[in-house]
Amino acid sequence: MHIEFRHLRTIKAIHDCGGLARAADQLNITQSALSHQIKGLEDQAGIELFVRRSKPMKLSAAGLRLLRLAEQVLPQVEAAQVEFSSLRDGRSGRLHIAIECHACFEWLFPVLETFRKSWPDVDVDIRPGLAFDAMPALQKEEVDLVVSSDPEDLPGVTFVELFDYDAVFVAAAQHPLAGKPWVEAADFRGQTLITYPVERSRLDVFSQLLIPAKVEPATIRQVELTAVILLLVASNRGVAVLPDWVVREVKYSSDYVTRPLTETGITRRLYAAVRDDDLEKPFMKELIGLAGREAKKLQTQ
Amino acid sequence: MHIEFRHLRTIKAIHDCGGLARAADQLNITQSALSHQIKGLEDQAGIELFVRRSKPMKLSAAGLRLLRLAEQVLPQVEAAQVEFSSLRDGRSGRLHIAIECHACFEWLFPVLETFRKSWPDVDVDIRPGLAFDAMPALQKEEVDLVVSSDPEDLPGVTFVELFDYDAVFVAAAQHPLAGKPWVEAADFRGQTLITYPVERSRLDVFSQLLIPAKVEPATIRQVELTAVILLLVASNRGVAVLPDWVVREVKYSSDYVTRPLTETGITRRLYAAVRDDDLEKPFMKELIGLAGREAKKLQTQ
DNA sequence: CAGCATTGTGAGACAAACTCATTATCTTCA
DNA sequence: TGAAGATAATGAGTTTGTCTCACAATGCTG
Repeated sequence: MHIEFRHLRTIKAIHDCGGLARAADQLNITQSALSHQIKGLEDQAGIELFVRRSKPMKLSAAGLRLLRLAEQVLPQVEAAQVEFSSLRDGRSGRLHIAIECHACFEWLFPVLETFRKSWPDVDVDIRPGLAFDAMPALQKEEVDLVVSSDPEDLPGVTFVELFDYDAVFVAAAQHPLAGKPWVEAADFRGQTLITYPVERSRLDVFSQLLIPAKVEPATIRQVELTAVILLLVASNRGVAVLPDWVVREVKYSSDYVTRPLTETGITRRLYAAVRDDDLEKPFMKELIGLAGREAKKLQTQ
Repeated sequence: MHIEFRHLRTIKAIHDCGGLARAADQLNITQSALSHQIKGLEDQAGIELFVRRSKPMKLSAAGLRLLRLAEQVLPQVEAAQVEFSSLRDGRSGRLHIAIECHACFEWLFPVLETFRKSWPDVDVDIRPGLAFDAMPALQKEEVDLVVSSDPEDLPGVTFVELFDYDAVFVAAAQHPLAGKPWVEAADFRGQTLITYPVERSRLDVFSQLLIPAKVEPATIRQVELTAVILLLVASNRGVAVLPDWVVREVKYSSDYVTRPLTETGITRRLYAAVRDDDLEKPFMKELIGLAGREAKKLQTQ
C-alpha cells in the first residue's frame, strides 16, 4: 500500500468539503484526478476507502483510519516546513562554538545567556576545544564559530575581530615578583607556572614570551578550571598568566596582584572565525556584536 | 517545499547507513537517483540538507530537522498500514448494530460483552432503532447489522436466522386474565396495554394478534424501559406482551404470571440482516453464532 | 600522488498522475 | 414519478517527474 501525502491531503479535503467536486476545487485539481487517485489507492490497498451507496460519498472504516493518519501527520509536516522557512531566513539555526582559548568561558557564558533570550530558536552549544583541531571542524561544518587569537588565511572562512585583551601576570600578594612593576621572561626562571592543560603553542605565556626568550620555568602545573588556578596562585603555589578579563573579576581580592608582562605589556586580539556563508546571518552578527560589548564590560569593571 | 514520503525514507536511510551508496542499496534504488532526489529537494527548499565538505556526507541543521520529521511520521504511517491489513483480512472492522426490536437489548448486551473480548479491534456500537429506517441505513453502510423479525428481499442483503422466540403475555398475579391458561385477542378489550414507544406495526402484539383480530385495548401506555414495563405490570397498572427471553429472567418472581398468546402460542423468528460482503467476515460469523447461543441460554434459564 | 570510494551530472526511458470530454449514477423537487 | 441538477466514474491522451545508465568530479587514504 503506497500512501503519499497527496492521498492524505485528498482524504482530508474530501472529508472537509463533503464531496469530490468541492475537494477538487480546494486542491486546485480536477474532480477526475481525485476520482482516479482514490480508485488507485483502493485498488492496491484492497480496501474500500469510501462508501458510494449514497451520493455525497462517505468515508468507510478504513477511510476514517486514513483520515486520522492525515490529521496526525499533515500538521507535523507543516510544523517542519515552518521551521525550514525560519532556518532559511535566519531566525533559527545552529550555533555551535568551539573555543581554543580556555578562559573564554568566562565571557562567553554571559554572552550566550543574553543571546538565547533574543534567539530562542537558535541551537546553541559550546565545545571546549581542548583536543581537536577547530579550523577543519569549522570548514566541515562540525562547528559554526571558532574563538581564536591566531587568524589564518583559509578559503571560505573569515576572521572577525572581537576585542583586544592583555595577557596579565598573576601572583600571590606575598610573592617576590609582586614587588616588580612589570614581569619579564627571565623572571619565570625557577618559578612554578600554572597553565591550562593545552599545548604550549596555544598558551599566550609561551607563544608570546617564554618561547621567543627561550626561558623554561622550573615546574609547570596544568589545571583545568580558572577558579582553581586563581586559588592555587592565591595560596602561593605558583604563578600564572591569564587574560585580563579573568583577573578583573578577582582584582578586588587582596590575595592576588596582577602585573603587566614586559614594560609595554602583551596585548593580543581575539577573533571569531566564521564560514563566509554564515557571516550574514542575523543571529551570527548579533552574537559577534554581543561578544565585543560583553567583553569590554568585563574588562572595565 | 514539496516533501514526499520518499524524501523522508531517503533521509532516514542515508542517516542510518551513513552514505548515499549504501542507502541506495537499502532502498533498492540507484545512488544516482538519491543524489537527484536530494538535489531536487534542496533546490526547491532553498536549504542545504547535507554538508558535503566531508566525504561521507553529513546532515546539516535543516537535514536533522527533516530526519526528526521522518522518525516521527514514518512509524505513524506504518502503524496505520498494519491496521489496514487487519481491516482487510477481518481481524478488525466496524460492527454497528441497529435493533428494531426494543427488547433485544436484553440478550444483545451480554453477547457483545463476550464478543469484545475475542475481537478487541472491532468497533462495536448499538443504535437503538427507534426513529430511523434501519434497512436503507444498512444498505448505505451507516450500520452493519440489523436485528429484525421481518425478513425482506433486498439486493445485497441477507437475513440470517438467529433464533425463535415466543411472544408472551404478562400480567400481575392478581390480574383476572392470570386465571386463563392462555390469552386471546379478545381478552385485550378493556385492558391497559403497556408497550414500547414504537409504531404498532413493529410490535408483535399488534402485528400478530390485535390488528388481524381488529381488537383495540382500552388504553395504551408507552414506556421506554423493559424493567419499567415489568414494574408497572407487577403493580397491576396494565398488561404487556414481551418476548420470552425477557420474562424468563423474572419468572421466579411471584408478582407476575406469563401466559401464551392463543392456544398454540405465537412464535416469531429473529434475523440478523447483514450486507452480503460482510457475511463472510470472521467477526460477523462469530457474532451471529454467539447471538443464537446466548439467546437460547436466556430462554432455557 | 595513486587508487579507491563516494557523490554529482546529463540524457533518455518509463511510469505515474493529471486534464479533457463524456458517461453513469444518485438526489431532489415539482 | 420523472426530469433536472448534482455528483462521481471512465477512457484516452498529454504532461510531468523520477528513475536508470554511463560517466565525470571530488574527497579520502596509504
